[in-house]
Amino acid sequence: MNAALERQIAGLNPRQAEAVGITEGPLLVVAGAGSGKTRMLTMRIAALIERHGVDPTAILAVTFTNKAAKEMRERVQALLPGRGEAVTLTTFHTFCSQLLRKWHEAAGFPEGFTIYDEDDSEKLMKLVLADLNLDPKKCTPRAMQSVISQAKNELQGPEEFKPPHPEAERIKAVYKRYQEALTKNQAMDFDDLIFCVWKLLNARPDLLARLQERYRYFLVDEYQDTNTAQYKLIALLSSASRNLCVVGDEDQSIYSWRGATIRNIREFEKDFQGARVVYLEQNYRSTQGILDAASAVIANNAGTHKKRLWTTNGAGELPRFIHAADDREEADRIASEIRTLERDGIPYGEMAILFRMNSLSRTVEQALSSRTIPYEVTGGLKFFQRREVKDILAYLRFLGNRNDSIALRRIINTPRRGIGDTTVSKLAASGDLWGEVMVQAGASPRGKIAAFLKLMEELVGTAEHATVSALTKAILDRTSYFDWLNETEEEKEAEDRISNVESLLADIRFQEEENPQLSLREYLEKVALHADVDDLDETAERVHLMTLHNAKGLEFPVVFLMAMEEGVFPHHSSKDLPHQLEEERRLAYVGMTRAMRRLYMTAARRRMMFGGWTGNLVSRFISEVPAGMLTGRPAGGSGSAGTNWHPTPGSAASFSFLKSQAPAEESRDIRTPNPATQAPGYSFRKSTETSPAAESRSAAPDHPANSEPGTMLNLQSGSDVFHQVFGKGRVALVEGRSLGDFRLTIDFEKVGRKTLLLQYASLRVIKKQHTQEVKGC
DNA sequence: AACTCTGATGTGAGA
DNA sequence: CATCAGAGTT
Repeated sequence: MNAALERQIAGLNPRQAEAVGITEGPLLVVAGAGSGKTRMLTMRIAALIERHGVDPTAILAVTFTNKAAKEMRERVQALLPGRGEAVTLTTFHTFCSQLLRKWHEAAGFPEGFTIYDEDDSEKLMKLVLADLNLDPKKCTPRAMQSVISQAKNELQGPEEFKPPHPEAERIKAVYKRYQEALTKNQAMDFDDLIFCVWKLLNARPDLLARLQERYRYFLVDEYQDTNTAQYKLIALLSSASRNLCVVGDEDQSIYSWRGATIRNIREFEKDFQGARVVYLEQNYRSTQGILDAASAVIANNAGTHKKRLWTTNGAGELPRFIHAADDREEADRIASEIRTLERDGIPYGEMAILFRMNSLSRTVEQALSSRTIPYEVTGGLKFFQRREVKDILAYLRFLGNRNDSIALRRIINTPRRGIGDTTVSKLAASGDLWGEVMVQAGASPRGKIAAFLKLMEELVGTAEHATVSALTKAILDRTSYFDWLNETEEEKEAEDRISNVESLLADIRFQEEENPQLSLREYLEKVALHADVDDLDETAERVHLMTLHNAKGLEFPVVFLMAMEEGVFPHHSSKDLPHQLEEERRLAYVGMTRAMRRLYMTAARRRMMFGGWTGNLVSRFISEVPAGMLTGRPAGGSGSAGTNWHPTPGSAASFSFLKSQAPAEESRDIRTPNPATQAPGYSFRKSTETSPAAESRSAAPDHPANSEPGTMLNLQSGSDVFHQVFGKGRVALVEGRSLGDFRLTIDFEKVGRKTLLLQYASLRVIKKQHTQEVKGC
């Protein structure tokens, strides 16, 4: 009997306790926004082990992002030190990828298969379409990808697939060729990961049986966002034990465009006979005013598992609407409001600006920058998508899989070595690009191709014994990649790119610090399955900017939902299709329910978009909030809320409420992850972000908001610092002369003494020696 | 044969 | 406003 656990379970509300108590058989937990489902899930796992004697290794819990998995793992470990680790807590894609590595032979793949991201698959698709002589105007690679992705999500191969399309035969042919091309490259796309596991387990009952013997208890988080393949897979795995618990909320289903089908949660009781259903309707996150407004919006959707969210957090303030004349003014209003709130004691890190699409962040970023308000963008142009990063990753990928012709095509003339498109096309004509490279190199041993081959052979040799970071360093050295950037790019651009590559190297070193055995394969898998939110740092004292999709599962005391305009949100391509409009509405619901204490919704009358002005009407989602549930909106509808708007008198005073009201325990759990175990590696974002390398390299005058001046330089022994992996520590020794080789010896509270390279260690200064300035407190 | 410039083009969310 | 393909230049 674990007293701490029992105490925590006793603190659950009756419905949560019920969900924790039903351990056998199929169970659907309808978990409204902010209803403490993560808490319930972790307790459930702990209770299975502690109360019911379930072997931790028999539990498989699946979430959608690595971040969510990691948070849950930490919580389970905290409840059951020493045993929680044995629970399999992962994402669908990681689980499948690892299974395929383990059983690659049975699956018909080499162990080092590559996972293609959408860019890679698109390149491959282009080659396939060109090969089939198809008019790229008629069937764009993107369209083809989307159709094929749908097929895979429905577990249909090229043979079974019946595209609802006049050109069905042609599409099937493309699908077939695309699949052959993937196989030839020993590569899989995201959808294949799930599909291949499904095929493997159906073809090999013995392997399925092994999994079913091992795993007896299944949990799926965010069930409303599973696609058919994921649903069938989990149903198959759990069919022996029938202990399947899924948690979700159909009102928060926002990934249908990725193949997710709301049907899975709606039909759970039909799919799994005898299923029990528990509703979690008590909300621990928001005030009633926010919940009422959000509920009013979502009430316009049809739905099956209807909920009524309630809270004991009190009525709180009404959500506010701000109608600005244009996007600049909207951004200025948001920024100045943020500044006011901060002066009133709300830390920047407790505020978030959410938007429908990434391109909307620009004006807000400018407004924040001009007021030197620190912010952080999650998502957008992704780090691993940047050209220079992809270049280096392509080298690594090719070294890990010599059949990856997409990677080879990328590096064969990068940096420029005189092997252009024409040559590559000739070489590729045989269907074996790399093989032909070797043939041609033999034919003219003094030629450019031979030189390339020699380089690659050298690197292959290095790859055999070197660590991933050493290999990467070798790639950079042997190709003179930085020199090439300096020669061919503008100075500023080259600097940016170099610092991004350095950040990549820093990331690799981080991973190696965590796992000294890190293999190239593992690293590439991590990169491929990495999500933007995985590296969101909630503890950072910066305003968070992200899309609504990225905000799912998060919460912030203050939320700004911007660009609430017809055509933007709901997005113009969704307006006319009822089911798509419903998804947009769910997205609005997700956004509104992220707010704990204060919610702003903003719109602009005109907005600069795609290089031109558009005049937009206020979003219907604003109109769907009844009068009296929203302030700042003119009663008549077309009034001038914009020009008449002033901060509500007394708004400052109302913040004592924000500050004094202790957050519910649930909320605090979510929002205060243990810093020592916070996201280690992927600490990069857009170039506006500061990586240690970028920070020391350029003064970043354009982005005063993001620079933390002097934090990295002038470090002295005695300073208190914070490391993303090792937590808090004190600098014991500083060595080195130039930026490149500063070494810090740091005594960490948790893990003891470590020596780190300043250039690569993402450190934050908490307290400098000889100053009283305190950061981050 | 590779590099460079220009004009046309297409713009949603993301593991 | 980016990127990209294709024409024109080295």
